Amino acid sequence: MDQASTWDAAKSGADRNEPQRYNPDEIEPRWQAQWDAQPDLYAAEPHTSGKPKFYCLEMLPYPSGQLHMGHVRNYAIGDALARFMRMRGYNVLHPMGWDAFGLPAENAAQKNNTPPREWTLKNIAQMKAQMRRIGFSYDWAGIEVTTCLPEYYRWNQWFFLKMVERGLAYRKSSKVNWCPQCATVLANEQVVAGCCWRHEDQIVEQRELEQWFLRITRYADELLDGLDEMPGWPEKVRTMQRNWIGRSEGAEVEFAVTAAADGMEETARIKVFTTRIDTIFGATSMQLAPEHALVKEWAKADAALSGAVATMVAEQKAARETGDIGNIEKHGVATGRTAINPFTGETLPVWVANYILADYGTGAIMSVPAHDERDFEFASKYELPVKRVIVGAGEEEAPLPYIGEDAFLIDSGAWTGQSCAAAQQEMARFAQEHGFGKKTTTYRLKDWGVSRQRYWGTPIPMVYCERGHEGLQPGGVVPLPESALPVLLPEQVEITHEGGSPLARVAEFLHTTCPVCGGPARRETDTMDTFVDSSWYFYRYTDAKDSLQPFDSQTANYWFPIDQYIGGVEHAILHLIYSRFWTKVMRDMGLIANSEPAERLFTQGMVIKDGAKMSKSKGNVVSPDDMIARYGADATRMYALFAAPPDRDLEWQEEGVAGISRFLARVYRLVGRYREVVREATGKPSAALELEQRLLRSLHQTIAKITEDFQARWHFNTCIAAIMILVNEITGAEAALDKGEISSATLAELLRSLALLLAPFAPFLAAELWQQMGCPGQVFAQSWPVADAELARENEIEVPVQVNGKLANVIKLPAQADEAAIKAASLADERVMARLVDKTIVKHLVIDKASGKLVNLVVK
RNA sequence: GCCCGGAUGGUGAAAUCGGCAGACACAGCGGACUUAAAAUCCGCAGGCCUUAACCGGCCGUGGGGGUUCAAGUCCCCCUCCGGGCACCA
Repeated sequence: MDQASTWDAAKSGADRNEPQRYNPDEIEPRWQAQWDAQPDLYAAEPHTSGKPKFYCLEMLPYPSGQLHMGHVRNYAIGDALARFMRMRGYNVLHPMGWDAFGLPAENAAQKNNTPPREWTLKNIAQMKAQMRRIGFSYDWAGIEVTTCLPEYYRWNQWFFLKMVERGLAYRKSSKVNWCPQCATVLANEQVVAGCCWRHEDQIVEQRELEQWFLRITRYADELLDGLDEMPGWPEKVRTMQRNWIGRSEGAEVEFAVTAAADGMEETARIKVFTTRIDTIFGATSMQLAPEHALVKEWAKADAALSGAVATMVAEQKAARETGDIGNIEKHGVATGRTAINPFTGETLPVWVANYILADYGTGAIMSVPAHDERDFEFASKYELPVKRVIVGAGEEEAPLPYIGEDAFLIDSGAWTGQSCAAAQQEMARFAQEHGFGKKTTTYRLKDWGVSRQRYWGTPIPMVYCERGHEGLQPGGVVPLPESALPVLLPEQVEITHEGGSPLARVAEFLHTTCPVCGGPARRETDTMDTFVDSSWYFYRYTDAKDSLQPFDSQTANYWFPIDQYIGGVEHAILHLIYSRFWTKVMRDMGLIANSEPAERLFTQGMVIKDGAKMSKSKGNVVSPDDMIARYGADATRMYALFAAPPDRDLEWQEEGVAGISRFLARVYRLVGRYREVVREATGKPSAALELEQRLLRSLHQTIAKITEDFQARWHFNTCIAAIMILVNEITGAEAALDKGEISSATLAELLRSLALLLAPFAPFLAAELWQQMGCPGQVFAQSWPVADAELARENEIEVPVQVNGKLANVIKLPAQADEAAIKAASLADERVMARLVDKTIVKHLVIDKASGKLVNLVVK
């Protein structure tokens, strides 16, 4: 018998004997129906409300049609927070939307002959139903964003035109990453270890194509420097972005190339990029990338060179594809040319080397083997000279290569004796004054290529004027006026994977007129990268129905920055760097006041099953639908919060969900037994009786603990454990409770508070209990309970007594006991005394901290 | 190679500022209820030694060293696991 049917049998069996049985299958859909009927249930209040605002955002999903456990965890965290903050009196914006453009819709269209739009909207409906079933508190009616609808993507087009105006969008021919399976280009960020991020076994090819780019590099410095002032973002994410931007400060220096070793006639110049211009007197050769323009030229007339270069190019390509560039053995070939070091006048042999990359810096370096490990390795192999020009203080004999920078120059002409740092500045200035170099900065970050040869994306609002007109060559590119927006995606499109843009085959779309001269024109048939959609969607949430502008600035300025953004760390560079870029552009356009989109970012851990990330290929996927069907939505989402703190990976164990479900059932029965008492209770809770005092103390300690863990630590697992402890205490006292050792008002206080404390984690059950107890209003609209320090205070404390750091006994004392009393009591304890026999007390420490008191007797 | 995380019972974990290690659960074991089972309730539960049993003792947070009256927590060294970056000049 499988587990599901065991469970079902159990339920039906229990139904007959136990009418009070917890039945999430009945409770949850009933409340869901009621909540669905109130479209503005979770609507934020206008910015004129006097409440402090709280923008709680979870990353929007791609509408695959199936919610997975990763989503459930992500959204359970966000929902608990949103519900908590509402109860704490904040005006909470908690939206959800759909990252609805993208390739899967086209693949599905091809496979099932369903139009992408239809397929996508059907998936959205399915996932939305799942989300409602779980009870996430999103404002669906007010602000849902669906990126594949023209009401949204027209603003992508609008932003694109604004970027064209500002010189931030431009077209250029370049080598691009091409995935044959996607039949489209990929941004650098979408290439992982030389392979497509969507097809891990597909090696990415390089193709030369005309592409649209967004000039993210203009913001490279700001994107990098801003990271230092983002304490609310995980250090890990900031580090990843720093690495990705890869700013490297150094200098460019030009070396004149001469035809032969002793010839002085300049035939070309080689520009190198170096971060260590201070080592230039130690340069003993030059190394060019095999794909360097000069090398290509020289190879034309040199069969031997040409052959060697071809080998190196192939080698680099292969290494790049397997991801272990960096491990290939260094080798090179001399070109027979020499270059002149502009600082020394020395001639240096020019080589081509396989460890030089064409697309970083200038694709050429000066080789300083004495002060660079790679150059040293290369020089050793080919017995090139090694010339020391840097020494650390007191390290004249330090082995080469010496790469320290806290050091001084030797044998470096006028710069001898200077520190590396000073020489770096002064030598760059010298080069600039003499016209053969300058200080410069390079970045690993490249401009963002946004063209995709796909159908299911935002059309790029540009046309090519066929005849040309004044100031424009035939075939030149013309931006459409804003009045022409939106450029609608045509509905009837044949989707194939034969390469090229599907839109190019739609005649009605392709052919148009030039907005300037009225002559015939062709539309741009590429569509935008879907990361454009997700770069600004969270602004649209603040004003999702606006048909005149992407959003209202005043409203956006009220809500932004996002107070808490929650999502997976897999978006640490892609989405999160593009959205930071977009925010800065919008700020410069005057649309918003903030420079960063989110004050705080939280990246939750993965959901793991049997030690591996859940995936179809591993066959270890647990479906949220199954969990909800067996244990209910409350148990499923609460388990996702209970099983581990949110930043850690979470191992999904179905027994754990069953455990939470049993706990909720226990709560349900507990409240069920006393709900009539609660309904009829009047007056204020009292702490007159000993049991009342004890239970109220537990309650207020629990409230304090949960409030603290929720706000300061985000340890939902310990919040839930605290609720369990409280419930255990109340049920443990039931015998006394039934004897009337507690007033009905106090019992009511306990059980009502319990429902409130459960509300962020198990909203269905909390709502049900609240109603059963006859409390007015919706449970999630109540104020979060406030801990009363007076009631929470213990009147008796337990003090551990250690002898030489080892626990001897725990003694009970009145809370007011002073140090002298504690000392006396600790010495009077029998177990302690037993350990003091024949010993001398050296120290008698009484530790008194907020967390508790402790005694340590140091004896000899 | 470099940079971040992490390692605590059979399992997930807790210990928040250096102060009782293992809260809360899961799985397990014992008991109550039941013709029986399920469900539910009560209890036990880090390891080792000692004991008929209690009582008691010792060890214990990946390994080794250190600081301290006191270390899972701080410092130094090392191992393993996860992630990111990587001939980036």
